[in-house]
Amino acid sequence: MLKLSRLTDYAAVVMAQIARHPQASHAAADLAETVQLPHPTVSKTLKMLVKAGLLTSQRGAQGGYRLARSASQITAADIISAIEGPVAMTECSQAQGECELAATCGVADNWQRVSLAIRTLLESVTLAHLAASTPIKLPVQLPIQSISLSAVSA
Amino acid sequence: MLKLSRLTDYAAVVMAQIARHPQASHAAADLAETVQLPHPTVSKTLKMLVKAGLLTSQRGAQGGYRLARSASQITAADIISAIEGPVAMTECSQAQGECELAATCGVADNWQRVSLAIRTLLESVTLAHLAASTPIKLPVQLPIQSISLSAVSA
DNA sequence: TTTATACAGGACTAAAATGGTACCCAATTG
DNA sequence: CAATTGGGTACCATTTTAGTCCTGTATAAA
Repeated sequence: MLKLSRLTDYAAVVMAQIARHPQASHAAADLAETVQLPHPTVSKTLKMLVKAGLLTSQRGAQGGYRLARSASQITAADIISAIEGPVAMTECSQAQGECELAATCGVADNWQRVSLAIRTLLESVTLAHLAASTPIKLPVQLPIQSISLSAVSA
Repeated sequence: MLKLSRLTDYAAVVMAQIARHPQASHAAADLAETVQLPHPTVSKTLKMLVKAGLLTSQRGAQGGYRLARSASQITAADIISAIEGPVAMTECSQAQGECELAATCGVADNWQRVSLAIRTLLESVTLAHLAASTPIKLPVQLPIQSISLSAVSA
């Protein structure tokens, strides 16, 4: 399926919710209530997002979470990385030289290019896009062009 | 990580190997030997690829596997779907109306667009590309354009 | 200063997906 | 018929994922 983990999905929903009310401080309990998900799980997700630097937290009464930067400066790739680690399709796309099958594999290079293309795409989608109810209009030439041969193998 | 499962990875490697010698019939044992992976696992993978219609098989002595169609007509998306099922980032990207959280979610539509963009990208990469040792040159305007608003929400 | 609020961190458990194996059957060739 | 090679199924071990809980700590307000 090549799908996101459920937690990542939650993270996106929660981030979008916060992004829609950027000036307020959002308590984990409130968010959990709003998005109809179990509180401890939402809480866990929020902590991961803080650790990744996408949210800031404030303890104590009237505390809660806020975006660390504007929604248009947070990308889908950021959110995914925060929960799942770096976006990469294969083991060897993240750290090269680790795969002892490289010799017989023969597809590693091209998978890496595909991986990069996907990453670029995900970096072009911002939280502002996701949170908006209007359809995304993705930038047209940029992402694909940047992954073609010249950019990668240079 | 948004990564492919290990079996999918194997599938790509094996498919590439077959694609490099399209006229020959490839026994599972030979392929396993060539790509240095356990025989039963490779065998399992091959069966899935047959079931998905990407390979044809011939039983008996001198039997083995061959591509069901030319390498340039088999896409990365085909291979991934064969092993992992349809390419979709979220639960609701594959079958709509299934998610009871849709009301509070608010990001479903846009995730689906992203999902579609990735699928389109993966469909533009063929087995011929993967098997070639030369870098892929992905088509430039096509995929991204096709996912922008008009194509999806129409 | 006390108290209630709310995040931080980590340990733990249950469930599911994944990967790998084994076994027996079916088809083909010679 | 015998040898080869794929087909199908069931099973097990491991890992990953998801979810829960508990204890600690910072902050704000009364």
